[in-house]
Amino acid sequence: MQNKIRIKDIAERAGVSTGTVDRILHNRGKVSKKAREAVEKVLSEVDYKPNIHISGMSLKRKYRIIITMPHIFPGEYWESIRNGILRALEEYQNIRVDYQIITYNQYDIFSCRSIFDQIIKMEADAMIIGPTFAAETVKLTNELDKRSIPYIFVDSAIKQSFPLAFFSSDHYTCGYLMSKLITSIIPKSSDIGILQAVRIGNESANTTVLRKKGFMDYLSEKKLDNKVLSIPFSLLEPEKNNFFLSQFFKENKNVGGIVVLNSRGNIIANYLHENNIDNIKLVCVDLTQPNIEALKKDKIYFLIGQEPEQQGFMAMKTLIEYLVFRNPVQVENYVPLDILTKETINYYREFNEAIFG
Amino acid sequence: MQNKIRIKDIAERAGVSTGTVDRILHNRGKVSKKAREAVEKVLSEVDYKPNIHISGMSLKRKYRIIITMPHIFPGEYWESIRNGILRALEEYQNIRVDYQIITYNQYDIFSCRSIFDQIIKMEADAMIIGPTFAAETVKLTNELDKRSIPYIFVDSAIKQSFPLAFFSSDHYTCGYLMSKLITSIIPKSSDIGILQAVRIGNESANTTVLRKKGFMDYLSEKKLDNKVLSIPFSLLEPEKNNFFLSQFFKENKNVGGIVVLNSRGNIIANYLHENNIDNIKLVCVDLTQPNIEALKKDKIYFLIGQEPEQQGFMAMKTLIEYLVFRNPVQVENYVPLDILTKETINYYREFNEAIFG
DNA sequence: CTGTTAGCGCTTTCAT
DNA sequence: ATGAAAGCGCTAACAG
Repeated sequence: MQNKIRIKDIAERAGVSTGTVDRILHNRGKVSKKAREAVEKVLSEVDYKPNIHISGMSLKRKYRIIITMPHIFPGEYWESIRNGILRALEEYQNIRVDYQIITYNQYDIFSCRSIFDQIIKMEADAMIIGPTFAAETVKLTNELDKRSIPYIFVDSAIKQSFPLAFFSSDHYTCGYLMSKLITSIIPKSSDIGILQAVRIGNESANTTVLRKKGFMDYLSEKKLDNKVLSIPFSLLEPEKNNFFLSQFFKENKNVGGIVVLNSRGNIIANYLHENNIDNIKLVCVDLTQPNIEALKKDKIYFLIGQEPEQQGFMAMKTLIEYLVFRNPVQVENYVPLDILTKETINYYREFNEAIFG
Repeated sequence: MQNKIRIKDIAERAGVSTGTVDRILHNRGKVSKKAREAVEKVLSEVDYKPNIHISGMSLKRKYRIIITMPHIFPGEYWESIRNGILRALEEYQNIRVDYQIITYNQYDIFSCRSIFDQIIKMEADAMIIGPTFAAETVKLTNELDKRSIPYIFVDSAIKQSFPLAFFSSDHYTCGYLMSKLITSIIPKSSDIGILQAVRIGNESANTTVLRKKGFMDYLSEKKLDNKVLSIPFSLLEPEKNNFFLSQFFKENKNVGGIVVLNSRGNIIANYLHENNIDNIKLVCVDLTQPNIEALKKDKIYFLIGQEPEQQGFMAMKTLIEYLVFRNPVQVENYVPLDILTKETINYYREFNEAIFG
């Protein structure tokens, strides 16, 4: 409980004025070698922690931050990310930031391309990017690199980019975990169905590819010989899915569990429910409203969450602190993988935002 | 992105000075009915949110907060609670609070009694209490109630007290969940061992009693007829446990899983490991260092966390905001029940404190 | 290059 | 009872 050390204290000990200390702390303006050395000596002796809220209050400068991510739908994944971003903005209300959220169609590579082309032309001090398509994203970030505009990824990182940081879950481990969970709760000899979506432009999302690899690796590492069956499924023509599914279940009678590697687990859950199939366990990902409903009604057994709210919050918080203080930033940041069940979902943080926000 | 509304704005619109607005907002000092009505009218029209960091900066008053909880050991549950409390203090560094942490022996009712007797005599503006024994706690809180000193519980709430708020997990649901998990991963016909500690003064901890009830209720609700076997176990004479356990396993050959309702799961985990028993699955609670080690080494299958860090953080944060603003406070606050496995433990928030703190 | 000063939004003191 | 003004720690603008 020692006394907080202030800029004024440092100035006194170094025999300079507070203005000079501020200049040195933030590398702004000219300072004599002598003054710099005196202040740096003091700084090395004391543990000075600037108070960002007070800084913000007097900070005149405005930061322009552009945020781009897939279209936001109520109760879905990207809405949580956005909420987290907004919460950080709220918490750092003293810092003046102008932000703009620009979204694209994550199932349509052409939409992404055209939006990113627009963004490239805009002025910004920093960006937050929720990427989907690797090549389009790299094209954007190359330009940002050239212009020295820092950017942070949420949801997943793109390999060939050089972000200031990323906040995402470990998608490979997510798939690996789902494999462990499903095999823990179904009979040893059951088949497992898996489902993966296809996108316009014929490129799979980064994330589901990684999850699938994790899923398969677990099975082979544990020498489990459950048959894995791909379930035909279309996001673009959802009216066909009922037919696909009934076909699938007619042909495969030994399915004990299904793993859905994208966020649309509720579709399978509802199909099973409507057709009174209750001997198939479901492990799904993402706490979307429909998935949560399905979990509560016991149609999904385990639901994996990847803390999108936290991802958004941390991305914006990190960006603000970086912009204001230029502090070094940790690049790789994995959020927890949450395992939810019917019993625990009601206590989950997202519902307690009023409190835990 | 409308402009933030400040006290000065309210003052102008109500035709009074900022001082008067402040007096009304915080019920300090005398204000004429006329001024009060004018200001309250404006307040009802605008959404004014005071900035606690700026308030804190100018706030002269000091708050004395006393924190009492069981003794703190490195890597264990109560250390996390303390860390959360300290993190809140850090985040609200602008608010001047003098705090004192006073701990007792949670396995010894007499220790608790004597510490609480001391605390009763002390001056404080508020308290945070980590309770263990109901009667001793009620005696303390009765006195606090009499003196109008607000207090917040962490870890669990005591029924006959009237706290400002409590932050705990739902221990009943925790037991219920553990029951679901263990029965999901062991053969249908297996027996289940459970373990519960005894304390000096012959009173069980509130928490384990609730967990046990949840555990048993799940079995009967689901009409599961696994035999449940109590495992003899002593926290006071740990040297006897090896003998107790070997005796137990000699007599019970059909045990498929064990549930440990207190935080000492690692003891069973290590026993099983050392004796090369690998056909018994373990579900335990609390992310203590030893439990985490056991989880990582696959000796524990599911480990339940009750976010002690978050409990401590929220307790202190809530208390500070209440003391400064007298805002209404939500009394019942349940933290999430986290389900951790070997795969997810490395991404758990507690290890990322540098980032997620 | 550097010290001084005004001002951010809020609370508190001091006159009135 | 109330307005004016000082001051919290920090940054920015202004003299010199």
